[in-house]
Amino acid sequence: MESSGENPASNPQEPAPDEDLGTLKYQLLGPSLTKAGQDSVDQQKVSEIIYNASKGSKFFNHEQDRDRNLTLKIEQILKEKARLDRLDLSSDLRRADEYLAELELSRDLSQHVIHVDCDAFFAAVEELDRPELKTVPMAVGKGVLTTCNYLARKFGVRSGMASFVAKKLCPQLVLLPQNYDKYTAKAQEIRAIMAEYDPLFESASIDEAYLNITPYCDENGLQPGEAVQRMRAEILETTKVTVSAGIGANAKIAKIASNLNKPNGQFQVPNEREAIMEFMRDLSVRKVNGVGRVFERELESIGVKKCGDIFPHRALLAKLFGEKAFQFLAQCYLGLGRTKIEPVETHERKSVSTETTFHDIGDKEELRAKLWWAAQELEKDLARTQFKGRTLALKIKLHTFEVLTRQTAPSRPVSLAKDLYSFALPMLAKLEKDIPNIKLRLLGLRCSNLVSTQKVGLNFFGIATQPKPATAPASKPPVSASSVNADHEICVEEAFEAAARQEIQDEMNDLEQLSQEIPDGSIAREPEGSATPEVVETPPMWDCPICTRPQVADDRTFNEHVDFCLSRQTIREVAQDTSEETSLIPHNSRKRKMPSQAGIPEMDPKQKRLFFQ
DNA sequence: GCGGATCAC
DNA sequence: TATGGTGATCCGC
Repeated sequence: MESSGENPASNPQEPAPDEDLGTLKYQLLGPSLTKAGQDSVDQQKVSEIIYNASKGSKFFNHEQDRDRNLTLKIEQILKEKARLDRLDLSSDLRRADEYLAELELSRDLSQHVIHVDCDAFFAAVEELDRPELKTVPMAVGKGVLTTCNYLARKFGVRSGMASFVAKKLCPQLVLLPQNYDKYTAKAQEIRAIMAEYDPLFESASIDEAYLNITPYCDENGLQPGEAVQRMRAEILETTKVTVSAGIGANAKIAKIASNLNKPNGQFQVPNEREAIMEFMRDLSVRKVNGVGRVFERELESIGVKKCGDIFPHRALLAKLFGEKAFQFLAQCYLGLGRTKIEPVETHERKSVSTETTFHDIGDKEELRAKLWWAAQELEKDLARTQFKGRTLALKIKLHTFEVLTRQTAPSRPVSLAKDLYSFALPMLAKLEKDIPNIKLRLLGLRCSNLVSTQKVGLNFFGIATQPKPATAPASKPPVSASSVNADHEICVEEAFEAAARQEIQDEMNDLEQLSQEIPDGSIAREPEGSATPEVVETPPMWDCPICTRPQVADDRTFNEHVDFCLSRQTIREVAQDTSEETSLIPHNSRKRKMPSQAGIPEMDPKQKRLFFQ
């Protein structure tokens, strides 16, 4: 099927004849191509099936656009490289070498860091409940797969793949809905064991963790490899799930290594400079956490495929990709990474967000309902995490898959649905005005610039005071964890007073805010007699985003009313479109992840972030 | 500071 | 027929 009828001149959606389908098809293969379990798969055939399943869809066209843009960007990079190649780069070369030398001085080979990764975690947990699933290709997830077992991977099925595509690759694929609570419970069992090996271990996600096992090895007279063997055996014994592990001098090496003997295996890179350099030399840059498909292609275009290729290009990298990218790549070349492993609770959260995908919506009222829904979701999440946001962002995805964001700084930190809604609505209204015939497939809200609403942790003196989450059964308060700061008890009374003052101020701002926002609200409202100004009376009224009629501005009354309208609306929608049922009905009780997850990536997203302070 | 983009899971 | 949600960071303006 390679070329049969692929380029009929009449079809405007076909790429230009000279366009390279290779990069596009590679793009369509998805991000987890480098993951384990794909070795024996005929990628050629798989990408052909995916391509044909996707061809012509809006998603496909968007991917095609992105692919074209990347190709253009790479042309620019190459042009710039050609220009630089003609220049004298000796000073850049010197700077690069100085930086490498500086990094080399920071090399720390004294720690044994491991990265533990559960094998096909969600699928494995499901197989525990239903052993018969072990013998069939199976995946977890609805519209998009979150995990699949290794039998499914033999067909080219991967996480992140649309389930209808997966079904094309593997018609007998068994699809299970996600049961996050179950996975969370299992993850806790595993963490309990990991805590024996490093009480200060760091959860990187629900199924991954970093541990520093140096003290454990010292205390028990074990080599790192032996300790990890023991831990993996213990995990399998008591929880019945297999994990893979990587062992190295830092988090970056451990992370890479944990993928090398998957599933149910481990791999160690010795804590020796030469061994590390050799390990990195032949390692594809794509295997490094932070190098995705885009950066991989950019690097490849200038001849950097393996980490060893970084060195000969060191003089150019900063100019071509930026200083941060250069620093990141320098550390890849040297095999350097973070050795500090700490509980995820100590990390400071930067944002709280929610978003939902739905069938294409162009109707303004329906969009307001979605916005209201998002506002309510975000209010819940902000309450759970105990934050308010100084910045509020609206995110939309057009029916073409193009993503736009708009943000605003409310006059005071916001956390209530009504505030989130009323500050977000003008942004949505403006987008509707600017984009004729707008149709959305996703809408979301995000709060950043967070302010803690915790009574004790009012962030005096800029101290990040994240109290330990309720999850830690914490048999004992920080005994071994003596490093935890005990100095945030201070000024409790002042904190309360300040909070009280703030609350009064908030109330006043509220009223003021409301009087300003009502005119915007009237965008949502039908003309309704065109009498606008009278709404700003002492007992404030809010427009219901659904029925657009003003309601008494009491939280409970208002919410109940809107919920009622929403449920009526939901029923109408479901009647029209059953396929969207789950995303429209407010039953999202199992939506969230576990408290301690917080998703702190182990290292620089792409070329970013310094990890050596 | 804002908006777009990339990345991880 | 049809392609997710949450959080983070960096770049160019």
